[in-house]
Amino acid sequence: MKTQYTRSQARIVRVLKSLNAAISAQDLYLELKNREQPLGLATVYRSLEALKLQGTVQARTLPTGESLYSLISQDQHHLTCVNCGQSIPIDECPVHNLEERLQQSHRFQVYYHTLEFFGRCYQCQLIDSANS
Amino acid sequence: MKTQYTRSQARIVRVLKSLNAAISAQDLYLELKNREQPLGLATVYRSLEALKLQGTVQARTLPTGESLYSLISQDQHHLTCVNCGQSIPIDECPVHNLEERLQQSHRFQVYYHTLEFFGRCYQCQLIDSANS
DNA sequence: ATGAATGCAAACAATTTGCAACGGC
DNA sequence: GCCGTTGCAAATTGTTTGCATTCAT
Repeated sequence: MKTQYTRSQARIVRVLKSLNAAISAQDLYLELKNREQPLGLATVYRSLEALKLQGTVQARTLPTGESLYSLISQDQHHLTCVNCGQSIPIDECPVHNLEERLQQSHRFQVYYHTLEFFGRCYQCQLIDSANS
Repeated sequence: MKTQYTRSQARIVRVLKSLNAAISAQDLYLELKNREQPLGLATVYRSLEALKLQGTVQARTLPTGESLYSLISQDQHHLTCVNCGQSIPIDECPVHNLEERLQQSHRFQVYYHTLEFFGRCYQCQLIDSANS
């Protein structure tokens, strides 16, 4: 875990810290434009990529193909509806023991994990049954 | 869980069944071209989308932005290296209890879940330390 | 002064959409 | 004959890359 960031990387980390939530690269680009000085979109992507390799930032890719970035440890898991796309955060997480074991059995240095449930939310179930 | 498929959907399900592994839409398109008659790429996407809504197929989106599709229940979880992209399948999965509970507490009809660990594989760790 | 970091615009790749043709009921 | 399904090509979107410029040391 490196702690030597470029100027851009440092700014991005600062923004992510203050947001305390996952954000897309595009929105991060806009956020930076609002805050202080703009940062080129390409630089945003390059910085996020670097931060990811350093184990500072994690990405979760949405079904739409766009990725949401956040500081590792700020992430939550989600319950996502395949129909309307609504995403409900959940708190529990039963995988930490497994993570420990994997680190050892595969000599893999785990930075973070993602856990996501997909299905139909209550509203969409109601709509479905109404339509049939 | 509908069981009435269009011709294309049925063919796709058949191929996924025989593959018994996750595959990208593009590769599925090629696979169909080889097997019997080709199927338009757009149709492949449209069918996969429909199958996803029906709860027959699940998708896991790679960090590269492309999605891998598989029949629900055929999926495995993975340990993925953020550096080289190598993906190691793992067998254990400690989330089924949680899944049960979520179904009830959120009235959410869960079709499937994804669980993925990200970090550095052993080889990449070695290369890193060699270069420093 | 030199190599890394940045911005801009062009390039890419996966996916989606519009629309005309087709096929089953 | 009608409506949903399909194929093709064009459009869209998120992301990446090439290259000339700027910055930090």
